[in-house]
Amino acid sequence: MAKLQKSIDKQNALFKATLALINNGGIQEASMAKVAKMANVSPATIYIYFENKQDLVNQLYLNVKASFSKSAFDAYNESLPVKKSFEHIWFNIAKFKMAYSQEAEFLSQCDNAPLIDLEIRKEGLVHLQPLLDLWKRGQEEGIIKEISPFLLYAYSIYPMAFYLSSVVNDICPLGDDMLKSAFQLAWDSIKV
Amino acid sequence: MAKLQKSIDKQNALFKATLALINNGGIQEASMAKVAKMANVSPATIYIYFENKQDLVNQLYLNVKASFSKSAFDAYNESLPVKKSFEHIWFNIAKFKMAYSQEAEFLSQCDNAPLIDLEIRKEGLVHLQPLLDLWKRGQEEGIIKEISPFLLYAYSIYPMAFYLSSVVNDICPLGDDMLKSAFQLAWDSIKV
DNA sequence: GAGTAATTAATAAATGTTCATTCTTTTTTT
DNA sequence: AAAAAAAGAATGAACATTTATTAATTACTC
Repeated sequence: MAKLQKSIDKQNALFKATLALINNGGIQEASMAKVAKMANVSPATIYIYFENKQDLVNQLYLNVKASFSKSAFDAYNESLPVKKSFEHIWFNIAKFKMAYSQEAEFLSQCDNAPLIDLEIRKEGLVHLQPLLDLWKRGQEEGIIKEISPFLLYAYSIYPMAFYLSSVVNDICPLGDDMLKSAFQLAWDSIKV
Repeated sequence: MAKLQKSIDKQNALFKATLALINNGGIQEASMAKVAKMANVSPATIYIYFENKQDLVNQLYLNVKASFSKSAFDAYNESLPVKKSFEHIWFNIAKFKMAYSQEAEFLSQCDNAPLIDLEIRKEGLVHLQPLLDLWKRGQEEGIIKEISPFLLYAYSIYPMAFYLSSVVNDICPLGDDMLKSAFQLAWDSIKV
């Protein structure tokens, strides 16, 4: 067992514990002591891997965001037509949110509460470029409405957070047809 | 000056301080000591008006949610056609979020972070009924898609939170046309 | 046995909450 | 209408815990 691997494992254990605690009771319930206990580690050990608590949370955010972005553009092929491309990315994101609902919940908490330093949050947005490019292409082809990417995101991607959190909390049912409906809404809103 | 009025004033000062602090740095920055100082009150005084910190935050949530709902259905007339009705409510909400951006920001923080007790959160949803009724009418008339109200909300109302927070943070410009575009997206997504 | 990883134990500061007490207002008695 | 009594509102200081963070010490690996 390589030393490096062990380090990574311990980091991941800390990430996992922090994520679970923050998801359950917010940042106020995620004390360093609890994180340490949940990761089977002494509190002092955390400071070997992270500068301080804020750094721990920031790094967790970047970590989760990276895995989100990776999923979003998994097997993405720019050569497909605009709608097909968008559909591909959209369902990738939906799949991520279903499969990693804890991570998804954490991300939307970060996007709406002042948990993460602003610079770090900006850093996490970088990976979205392919989607912005796609929208631009769609607009040039006259397929997608000529409006700010903020609006496009707000109406075609952002709603998934709400809908899928309802699903996860068992307030709202889920079926394959349900997901298709959701995509239809997303596409109807941004298509020209 | 009636005693009752003075009580209400003090409660409102506490609400205002709590809101500001939570908005700025999350619940962890809103200590009872800071809330008290900001409201020009002794920490012990808070416990005359509220059971404990959680109760303070819960009551604040209900208070803000009530004023939100009131705005949403301001001058709302059920006798108008479905689209006109929806437009009315939609712009009411938009106006609220612009005029009371602090309150709006707080609400979306509450909806995505475990700040508020679940029962209290449910209590805050009650006032949305007229909108649900409207959607039902629209569906009966074949104007609005036959899908779960969760999806309808996720795509026609929820996006405003994202878009208008971008506006407030000066990341995204705002114009009257911009708002009209946003409404167009909302309507396009749910209309049949 | 050198060097790093991890722990225990300790730090000061901050946390939510309560206490005994004072100040202010209202009610009762004269 | 004035004085006395009761009640209520507000306070600052103190409470025991908990907080994030470090210093000193031990365990482990190469």
